Parts: sequence; C-alpha cells; structure tokens
Amino acid sequence: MGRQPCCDKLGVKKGPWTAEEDKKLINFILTNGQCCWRAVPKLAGLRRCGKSCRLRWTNYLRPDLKRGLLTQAEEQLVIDLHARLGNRWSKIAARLPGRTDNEIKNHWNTHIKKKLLKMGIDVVTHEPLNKQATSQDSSSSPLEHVTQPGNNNLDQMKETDGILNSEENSSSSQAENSSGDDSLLLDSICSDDFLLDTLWLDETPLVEALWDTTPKVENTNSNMGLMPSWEDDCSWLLDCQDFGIHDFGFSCSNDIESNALQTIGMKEEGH
DNA sequence: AAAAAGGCCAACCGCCCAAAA
DNA sequence: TTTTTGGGCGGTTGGCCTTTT
Repeated sequence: MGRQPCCDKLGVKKGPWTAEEDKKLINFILTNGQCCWRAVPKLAGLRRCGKSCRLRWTNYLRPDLKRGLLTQAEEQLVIDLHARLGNRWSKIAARLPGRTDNEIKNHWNTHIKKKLLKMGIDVVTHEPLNKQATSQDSSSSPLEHVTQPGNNNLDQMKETDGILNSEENSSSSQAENSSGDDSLLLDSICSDDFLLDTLWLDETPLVEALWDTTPKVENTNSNMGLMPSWEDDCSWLLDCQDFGIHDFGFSCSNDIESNALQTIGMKEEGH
C-alpha cells in the first residue's frame, strides 16, 4: 500500500527535456507563477509529470541560477557546510546563491569527494583518515577552522533555528553582490565564528528574495520594470538554451542580450 | 582510428513530512 | 484524530562525453 503515484504514468514523457518543453514551462510559470505542480503539466500543455516539471524548473530553468563549475570559495563553503550538515544538500544549497542541491550533490560526488580522499580526509566525518584509527584528538583537523567533527551541533542548531534571519539576510546579499569575489565572502564568513556557528540555523530562502514567482501576469510581458532582476538574469536563457528571449515575446534587446548572443557565438566557435 | 573505460550530470525514483480535508 | 495530498529531499541511474589504451 504505497501512496498513489504523483501523476498518471501512462502517456507521461520521460528523459531529457526539449527546448520546446522548456519554453512551455517557462512561459507558464512566468505567466502564472509557481503553483500546484501537479496541475502544471496539464495547464502548460506538457506531457510530463508535475514533479518532473518542478525539478526541471528548480534545477535548470530558474532565472537566478548560476551556471558553470563551483568556484574554489564555493567549494570550500560546501565542504565546511557538509562537515556540519552532512548530506543535507538542500540546506547547503540554500547557502550558495544560484546553486541547486542537485548541482552541489553532483559536484560533491564527482569532485570534492575525490579531492578530500586524496588529501586523506574522510568524506563523512571530515577527519584525517589515518588519525581516525589512532586518536580521538580532533585539534589538528585540516578543516578544523570551520568544522565540528561528528555534526554534534545539529541538535543545538535545531534548538536555535531561525533566530538570526537578519544576519543571514545581510550575509546572503553580500554573497549575491560579491560578483566574483567569493573568497572575500568566504573569508568574512569563516573569520566570524559566531556568524559561522549560526549562519545555517535559519531557513531563510535566498532564492525567493531574488526571484519572486508569485503570479505577475501584468509584469511578464509589458511591465518588466517591476521585475528588476529579470533583465539581469535573462542571459541564462541564451546562455544555455537552444532558443532565445525573443521566443518568449520579450524585448530584452539590450547589452545583456547582445552579450549572451556573443557568448553563444563564442561557444559555437569553440566547438 | 576504433574500442573500452571512466567521468560527469540531468533526470528519475521512492520516501518523508507538513498541511489540508 | 486520522487520512489524503502535494511538495521537497536525498539516493541512484542512464546516457552522453572525454580520455585512455
């Protein structure tokens, strides 16, 4: 007696999304906002599971996503957060603006794990592998400056959950605005033990602050000024899709678009 | 140049939890 | 209070791409 499947499996398409499907999903969400994912496929004219639509949106189509490899600073932050949070990828992702849990999870499994093992660090406990066998002393951990081995803070974290929203918000916006100087961000975070200890306690969503997807029908096509982040973010569409902004009926004929088109041109030249 | 092996990542699956009925 | 439902999460898989032999 499991629960019912989230959607009718019959006639539901699986596998890679096409540009056409992406377009439909984006158009729908831009017009209607994020609501009832179960209904999205039907309303958007997609033969997909609602869950699949949500995943596609959150992991790939969201305008605020960063693309490309994690920077060194981001990677270090992931390691530090993982030391405390374990495989709670969504919590970790919430601390890295523009990154998804899936992306971080993949990066961890394919890159960071190997790096840590190479360095002789246990990927679960973040303790040196040789030291684990011989000693309980944790004072010389390579990650000690930010790591509390054994995740003992988790209970405490739960108790104090949600007490530092204002600090989190300020640090988040710092992260968002740093535009490339991630190492400064990390330094500032890591040098403040108190902030570090409490940084991940709350659940303040970073994404919503950047990209409010509540219905904005009047905004989507005619009044882009009410969505200040959109133009800044629309380059992602051109950057990683086979279609352009014009396909959505937008008129983003500005520097961003031309930059994005240049990017595409560069990519094509490179191939 | 071709085949095999390994790496990477988008997407799926199934479980869990909170909210609604 | 119990059941149902939808959203979210973490683990896993499949297929494409790159590197090695």
